[in-house]
Amino acid sequence: MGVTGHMPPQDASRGRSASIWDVARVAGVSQQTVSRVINGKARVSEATRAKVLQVIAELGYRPNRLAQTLAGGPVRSVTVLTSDTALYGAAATLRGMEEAARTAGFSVGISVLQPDSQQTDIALRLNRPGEPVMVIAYDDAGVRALRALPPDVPVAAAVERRADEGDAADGGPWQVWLDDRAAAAHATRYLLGLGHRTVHYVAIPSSTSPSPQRTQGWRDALRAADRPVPEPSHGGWTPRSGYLAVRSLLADRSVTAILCGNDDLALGVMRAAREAGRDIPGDLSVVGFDDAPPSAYLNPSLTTVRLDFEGLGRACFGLLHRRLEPQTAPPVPAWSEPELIVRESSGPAPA
Amino acid sequence: MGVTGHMPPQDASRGRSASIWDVARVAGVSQQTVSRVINGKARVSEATRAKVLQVIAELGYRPNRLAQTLAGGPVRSVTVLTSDTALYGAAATLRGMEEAARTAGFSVGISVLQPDSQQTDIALRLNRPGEPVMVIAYDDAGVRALRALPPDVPVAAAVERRADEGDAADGGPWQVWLDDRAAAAHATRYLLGLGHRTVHYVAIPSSTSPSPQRTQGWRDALRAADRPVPEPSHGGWTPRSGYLAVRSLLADRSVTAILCGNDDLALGVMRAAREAGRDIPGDLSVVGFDDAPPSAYLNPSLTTVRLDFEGLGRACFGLLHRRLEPQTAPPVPAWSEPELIVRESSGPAPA
DNA sequence: GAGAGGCATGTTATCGGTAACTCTTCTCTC
DNA sequence: GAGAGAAGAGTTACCGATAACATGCCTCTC
Repeated sequence: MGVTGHMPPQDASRGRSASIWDVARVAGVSQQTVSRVINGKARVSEATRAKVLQVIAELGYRPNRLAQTLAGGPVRSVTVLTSDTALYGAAATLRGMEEAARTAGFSVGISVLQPDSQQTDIALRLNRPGEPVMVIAYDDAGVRALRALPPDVPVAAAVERRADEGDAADGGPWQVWLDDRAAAAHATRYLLGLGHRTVHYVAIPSSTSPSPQRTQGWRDALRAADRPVPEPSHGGWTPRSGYLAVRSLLADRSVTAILCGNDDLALGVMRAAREAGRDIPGDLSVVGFDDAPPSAYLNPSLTTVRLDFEGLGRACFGLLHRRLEPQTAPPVPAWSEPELIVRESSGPAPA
Repeated sequence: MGVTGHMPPQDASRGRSASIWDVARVAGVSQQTVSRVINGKARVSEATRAKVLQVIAELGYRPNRLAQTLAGGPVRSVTVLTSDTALYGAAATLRGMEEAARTAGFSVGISVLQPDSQQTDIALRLNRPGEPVMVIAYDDAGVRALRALPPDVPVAAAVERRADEGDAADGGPWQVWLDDRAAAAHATRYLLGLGHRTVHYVAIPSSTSPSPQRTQGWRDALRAADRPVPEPSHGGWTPRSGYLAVRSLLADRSVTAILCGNDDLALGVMRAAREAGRDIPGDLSVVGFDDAPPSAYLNPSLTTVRLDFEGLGRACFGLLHRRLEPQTAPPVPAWSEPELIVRESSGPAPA
């Protein structure tokens, strides 16, 4: 009972792994029928389907995703563009994206942006023109990459701040973000409520200069309470940069509360405070941002704003999924609002 | 001056992005000639090459990597299998791999293993049968994934411990690792040299039970110095697990030195010590493993063993590259040996 | 001056699939 | 009993590239 139709071009049974043709030959059906079974399409008799599935199992056949995609099958891959995976926020967002994507059956590629990367090489990172992309755009490199993407690629992004309405170049509505501004304002109000005359701020580098969200929220709260607004210190992303940014500031004993752009900066600030002989929280309150895993165990443990980066990552993929398959994709999952976690590093202003 | 040969099957100039056929038509050459130019092959006149390159630039043409790979072009992608990207060691290794791979022109996919993932689904994560893979196998999930890989996939792995010679199932010689055992022994000797009677150990979960490398090194050093070997405490990967693992242990004042399987555990241990009223390093010396970025800024800053995970990741890719392209791949880059970084958390044994 | 050999290109086959169209059978309806 | 429809499966075209082989034209050698 041989197959009489079109035969596979290839000799078969050579070294390479089983293809759809091998399955078809062994099962005694056409290659197209195997394709139907793989994709769960209708119009295949139960008996044939069972036979094909059995042969697939016997041969250990796995469809070649590259070929599937090339041939116009449903899009099943996505590339994530991110800058520095050493940062907690970016790493946690990436985890959320990867998990959501894998759960939905997407394979995920990752490409790390260099701070100085030119926009022209972005398209080269994609496996094919039009491959869907997610961008983690918390910093300048990410934002530039987002802008540099060719218009034909479907993209969703996790951003610091929503793009201005109508600014389609930034991805339009396909963005998710956390309300950093409100969170920073909340943390600032919390410190003022403890009796601090004002709150100093050590800023992370921003993707949206000159008005980063966290800085704005901090300033909002100070102004609303009619307090003096000190010049923000400019840190980087690391403990070291926080340490350097506040060393001179700490000589001034009137500085009693410092809000930091992230937990790493807070770590450096606390070290600088220790070296300056300041007691935390007796002399000085320090509040971070992100709630990175170590923060609860620091000495003193760090009061910080918890941000749901993983949830944001999952939502970002959810958004992309709906963009790609509006009919079938599940609703975009919700993510948590920022939340102030009060620990040991903050307390009442010194008398 | 039209092309007379084989015409592209497609109508062209439709929505989709430019293909090699479009370039060929506009440049007035065959599609194969364009392919030659793209791949920098010989036998193309300078004039033709220039013309083709110009058209490529005009059309914004980018080769489709999927199609290139399918058609048997050089392998230019690799998938990384890792378990938990929240862990510093895994994340840093991944960074090194990604950087090296991208530099060599490979696109990298990432797939995160779940602790309970069955081996059967591993092959499904690959984009195609035979796609090269790197595995970060510091824990059990990673090691299982490594074992579960079909024999035909080219793999290189970063492991805790070299597979036994001859155990081809573990990837044979295509592995890189750090000498954790010697490093743990070194750290232990350092503590003994400070006058501590013995050293306690809080272990990370191991991929190679019952004899994890770090535990062995610690035990080696104690035995060589003829000291008592306490039962190691079993922690997880997180600060919390370190905290829980040593709470009871700390009631015993004769415990004056604790070596931890990683820096996160050390963080939890230091917190537990603080709550138990133990002074670090006065009453108790704590030494970590990994030298994660925050460790230098902790209070007290952490004495730890610096491990070159990024270098290891780069080397792992280098190894894979040589496996794939023995003729042309550059030599595998060297990575740094573990190094003890002495900071504030360790000191002389109490009198 | 003619065959040999190289160079620059064009043609055809193939990679491993999917989509659209076609071809048989049956079953159902009037 | 015949035509319509639908189910089940086969054929052919195509996705976007690379590899192997074929072809035309020139230059070189004897």
